[in-house]
Amino acid sequence: MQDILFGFISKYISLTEDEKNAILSLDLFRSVKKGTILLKEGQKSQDDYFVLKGCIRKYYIIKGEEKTTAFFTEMEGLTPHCVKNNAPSEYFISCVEDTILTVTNPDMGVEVNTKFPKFEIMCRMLSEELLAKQQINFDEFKTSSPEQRYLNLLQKRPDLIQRVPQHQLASFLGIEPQSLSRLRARILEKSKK
Amino acid sequence: MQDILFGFISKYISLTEDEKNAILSLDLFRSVKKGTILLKEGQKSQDDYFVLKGCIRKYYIIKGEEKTTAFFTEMEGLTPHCVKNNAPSEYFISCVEDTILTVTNPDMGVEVNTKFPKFEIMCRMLSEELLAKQQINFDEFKTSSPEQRYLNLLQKRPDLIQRVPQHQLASFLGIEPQSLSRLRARILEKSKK
DNA sequence: TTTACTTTTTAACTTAAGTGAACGATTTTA
DNA sequence: TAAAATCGTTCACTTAAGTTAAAAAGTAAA
Repeated sequence: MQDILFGFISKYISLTEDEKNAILSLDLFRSVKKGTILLKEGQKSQDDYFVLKGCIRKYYIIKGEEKTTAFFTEMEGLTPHCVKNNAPSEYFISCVEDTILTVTNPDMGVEVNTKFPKFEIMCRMLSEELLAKQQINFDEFKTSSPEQRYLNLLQKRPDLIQRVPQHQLASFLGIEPQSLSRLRARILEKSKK
Repeated sequence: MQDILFGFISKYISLTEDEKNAILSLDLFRSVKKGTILLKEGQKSQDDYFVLKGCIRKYYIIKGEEKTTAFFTEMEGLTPHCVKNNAPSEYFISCVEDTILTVTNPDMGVEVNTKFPKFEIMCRMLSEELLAKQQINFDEFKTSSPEQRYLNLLQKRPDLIQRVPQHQLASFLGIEPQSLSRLRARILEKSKK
């Protein structure tokens, strides 16, 4: 499981054995059951999550309805916004599947960053990379219809469609569950002809 | 004009006179006429833009139609994705108004960063902050209707609605220009009653 | 000032998404 | 295992957005 983490890190910086051990000594790994809520609305948290295996989702509750806006699967990380400004969270984070993840907080960060400045560099690379990806995603979302967005997801993250309940996928695509169901039927109908 | 830049930077790090002079010596400032295209689709560029005064927009041309996905006004910066991977740009960047901006590229960056490592820190703070904002924006976009998105924009960036042509705003809101016009009429009608 | 061009609005029509309700099917849990 | 809750689909209906076209308003250029 550690290999997954180090494999990921090695895409950005190279680590010595000492550095690897320093990371392991922080005891970051957590195993979490499906359905567990990691963060609740209104809660203040300093924790960052990085998924090694499984899937977590971010959702809001708006007028009593769950609105899922993001999923994080293997090798994806999530920095809740509340970490930055210490404000109460506006959303929930829960596990879609049994999940293994790392949990880090800024205190650990300071410790590691002063020992190993490379981490600072990796963090910058990571957030720049994520920002760029996020922007492209947003642009694609804005410039396409719900049906196109679904077909696009089918191309880019076919696994998500398998492992995530459809009503959660719906709000991720910006529509209601009934519309997703109808839209899927429509696509199936087209492909028959 | 320099004051705007230094005022912005001072929110993240503090600069000595020497450091300020080093920045000024790089000759970053550009004055650009309305309508000027800074970046074209297919073009490879290493330049980052930071708007000091005015407004620039990012747009795609999809099936012959302009699709505007972002605006950048005072104190906002844009790192074209193509900078990161040196791939040709998928989109255009042009000036909505006469604009004063700084243009930087990684070569300059290296020079400044080695002299003043603080910059590295500021860049990280910036991209983390932007990433967080971007995520909230995206979440709001997904969880609201075109009409709500317009009303939301009216609250958060009323200036944009004044200074930007409506047909550009429309795709920014993820809809067609006719729909925006109709939607505005609908809102006006409601407010009368 | 007339002309050409662009932008916004309006209209009629089509298509798709939102809404509320009902139906099995499945899963959860008591 | 029975009852309750959840989930996906379907239907009928409403509302809004896409599309195509044209008119009106505004802007810039000759």
